[in-house]
Amino acid sequence: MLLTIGEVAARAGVAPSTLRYYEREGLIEADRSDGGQRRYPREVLRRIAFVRAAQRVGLSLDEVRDALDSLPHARTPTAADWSRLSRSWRPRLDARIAELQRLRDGLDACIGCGCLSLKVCQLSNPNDVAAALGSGPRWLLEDD
Amino acid sequence: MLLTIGEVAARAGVAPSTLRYYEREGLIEADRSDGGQRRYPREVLRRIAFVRAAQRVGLSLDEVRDALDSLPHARTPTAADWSRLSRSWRPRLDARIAELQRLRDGLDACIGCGCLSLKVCQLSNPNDVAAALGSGPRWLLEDD
DNA sequence: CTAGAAGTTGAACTTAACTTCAAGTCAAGG
DNA sequence: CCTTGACTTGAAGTTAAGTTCAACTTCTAG
Repeated sequence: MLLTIGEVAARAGVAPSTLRYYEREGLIEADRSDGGQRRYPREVLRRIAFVRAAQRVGLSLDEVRDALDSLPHARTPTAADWSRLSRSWRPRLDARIAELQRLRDGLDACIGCGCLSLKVCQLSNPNDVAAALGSGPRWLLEDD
Repeated sequence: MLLTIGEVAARAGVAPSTLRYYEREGLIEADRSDGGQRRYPREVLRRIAFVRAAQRVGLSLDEVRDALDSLPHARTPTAADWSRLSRSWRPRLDARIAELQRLRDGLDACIGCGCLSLKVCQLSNPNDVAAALGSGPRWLLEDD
């Protein structure tokens, strides 16, 4: 019925020390056995899955804690609850993907023309600042 | 002709302390004035741009140093040199973009059906392990 | 020539996300 | 009952990528 820390660790693919750390950080909770050892309900696996997924999206554990805190405290979270949380990742995910794609496209252009302009190249221009500059395809070299 | 640390910092968009740190780490070098202050040739700007771009791709400074060490020591690096280095990022960039897209797609599916399966959902399945399992569209809930 | 801004150094501090350690306790199979 | 593997705690250590500090020096505009 309840899982030991080792079982949860194995199933979730994290180290036991990580689970203790997550507990200290308020991300998960655990019941205790008579002898004082942690005993986890299965639900904790979903919580941990959420944490790891959120990390891959780029959230810090602080942000994850805030998100988890917004789950209903009284009842077991429903599908809709989890869905609401992960929906909020969407913009970040989109933004991050777009940034990397810009970087990749700039990289393609740079490889094509052999330049690396500090002003124009996507490689040195995170935020499209160069878009306004009427970039020619002279990208990887010649700054100034 | 040569730039002070403050000028380089302003142009490159990093703190002076960062430039000193990069120097300690062997990423950049500086000449010195008669009084011992750092004086940078313009080329350092491209090097720094490369470092920042590489970081956005996800490389550690250790990896960046290795890459920079592979530049010709004797002559000023050419466009082709820089192009070669940044070309090597391409696979990582592709992989990272693909991962985030998988995550986003899984997220869409999860939002659609309201599930979060540990076995099937992209959110908890970084590496497509679930692909073999004939995933129905029941993703965000019900593990086991 | 001089004031004040900018630069120098080494050492220590910071943050996130964990891991490791030591010394001791619990749980379960034989 | 006993052994052995798993678990407990608090404290300290780790890594990356910087930042901050104090005490001091150099540069430059007037």
